[in-house]
Amino acid sequence: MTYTVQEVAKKMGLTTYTVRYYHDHGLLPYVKRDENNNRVFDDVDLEWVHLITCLRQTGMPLESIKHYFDLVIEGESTVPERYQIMLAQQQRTLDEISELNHHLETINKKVAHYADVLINAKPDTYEPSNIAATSDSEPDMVTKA
Amino acid sequence: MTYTVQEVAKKMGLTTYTVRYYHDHGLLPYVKRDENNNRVFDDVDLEWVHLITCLRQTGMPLESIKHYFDLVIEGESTVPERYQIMLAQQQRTLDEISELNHHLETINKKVAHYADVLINAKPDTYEPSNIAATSDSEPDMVTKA
DNA sequence: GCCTTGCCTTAGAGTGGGTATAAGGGGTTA
DNA sequence: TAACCCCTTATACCCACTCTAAGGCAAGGC
Repeated sequence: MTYTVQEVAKKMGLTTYTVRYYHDHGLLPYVKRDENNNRVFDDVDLEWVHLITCLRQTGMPLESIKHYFDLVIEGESTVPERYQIMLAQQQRTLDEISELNHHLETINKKVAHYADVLINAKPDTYEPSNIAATSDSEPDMVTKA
Repeated sequence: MTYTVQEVAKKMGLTTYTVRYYHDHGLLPYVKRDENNNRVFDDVDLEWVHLITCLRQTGMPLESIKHYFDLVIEGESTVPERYQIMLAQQQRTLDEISELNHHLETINKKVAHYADVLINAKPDTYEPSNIAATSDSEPDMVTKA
């Protein structure tokens, strides 16, 4: 099974620009060309694209992904370095998730606060007393002198 | 309590470049200047920086953050729109976390695979039989003709 | 036979969000 | 009076896309 740039992009949730960008930057070393010089991808190429997506979205720069791919191509002897790279990536991802969970709490509070303001506001449509009642410690309630 | 650019940067885990960048782009509308034209931040400004960081790291573009801040400044009447913005941001963050967890699984498998290769390789230091034994379906084991 | 459509190509410019450098000013310490 | 450190503005650079321009090739319709 082979695919065009466009099919790969659609399948992997990327733009055609991005797929070509990866190829042009040496991250898809096995992609072939047809008689019209069009890129021809197969299922293995798709797996590489998937791995790029995974590593990119967990914060690895393209240059590091390229380095890792070079190690994979180099063969078995590079497994120790590849192991260290993946361990680091695992930790980075765990950190990122925990940070996002922390930020999510902040956002949850905002949502709850606004929901509260909206419910309390409904009967009286922004009475001064209600405005005063909502002036808690939320940053957006502090409208500075 | 007031702070210099540098103190704010350190306190919030940003660079001075970034703090000035935010200020220059109108995201810190209340920051003052001293007699030498130096930026002077107070605790409320710090809360704004914190909120920028939270929204940025959960994927909101600076322009949208600015829009949200404009709504906050505009006052109580904008609460419905602010509520919608925060709801969207909440959902985006939940999606992002779930995606990261998915990617984490892929990375976990890599780590487990490499750990396995390393443990099996140790007694015999890359014997051909062990190399063959590890040729499972991992993408990086498919080294194409 | 040619024209539209629709995909592909390359080269190069633009964007977002920083990150850094250059060139210079102000104020404290020694 | 010089060293040091922080500040300023303006400008350039970086990554990872993202898009535009200009054009090639092939299939289908008139």
